[in-house]
Amino acid sequence: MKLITWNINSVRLRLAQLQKLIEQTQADVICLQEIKAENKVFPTDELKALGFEHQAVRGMKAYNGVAILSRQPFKMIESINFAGRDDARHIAVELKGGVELHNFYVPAGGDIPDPAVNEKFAHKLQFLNELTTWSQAGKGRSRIMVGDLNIAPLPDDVWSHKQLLDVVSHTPIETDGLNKVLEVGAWCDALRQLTPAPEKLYSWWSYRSPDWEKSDRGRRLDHIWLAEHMSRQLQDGGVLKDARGWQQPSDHAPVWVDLSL
DNA sequence: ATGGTTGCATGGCAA
Repeated sequence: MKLITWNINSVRLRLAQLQKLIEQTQADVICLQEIKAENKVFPTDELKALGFEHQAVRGMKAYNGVAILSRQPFKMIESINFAGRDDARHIAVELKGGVELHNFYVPAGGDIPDPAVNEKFAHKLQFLNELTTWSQAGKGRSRIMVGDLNIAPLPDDVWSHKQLLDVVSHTPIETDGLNKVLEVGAWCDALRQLTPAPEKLYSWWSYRSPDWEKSDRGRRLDHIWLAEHMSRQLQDGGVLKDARGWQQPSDHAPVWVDLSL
């Protein structure tokens, strides 16, 4: 099974790029974040025509929003509200064989890494705390966790560890917090299993760079984690960096794995 | 130190 996670940054604006991704990868399951669309305007029929008959969508107007597309049927699992908000940041399904697939869009957290003065950073930290509890509670289950976690946990997940230590997405409180989520839930970081540090690995490059590829100031914000006991089912994977260079790209590149499920 | 770009929705916020 080829599984992809992608922060698409508007599913309606980037439907053509999603089609290109499908045609190039022949993915079986696609998890999207930041669809920025209510369910009623989600391109359900277009995606069915592309082979994704089965869709789980949790959208909202203008912001956030997550979806899971699949060629094969799945069962819905209850989606969770974190940090007391119904803001479309989690959706989950059960795939064949009873494997749970959880798709997350963790809050970005604003610009100032101080919860006392930045409510958005406080929200991110609360989300992370509740994610830790959730992660621990489900330890041992057959589950996959993907999404835009908006944290680059390792020094080699950013272009400059030193220069980003006080930049939201790579501050110690965030990286320690995400590493704790990984640890207490007994997860395997699939992309780092395949491409161990210290090799640099990024999935996001800012729109604000005049030449994203040349400056290559990336961060690894998008992740695929497998329950540790499933790690031997990991066959292959990587970051589809090419997609960042497509016409009218998302600022995130898709991340993929091949699993023997 | 600052500003740089994009999407939604059509002003300004979020990223």
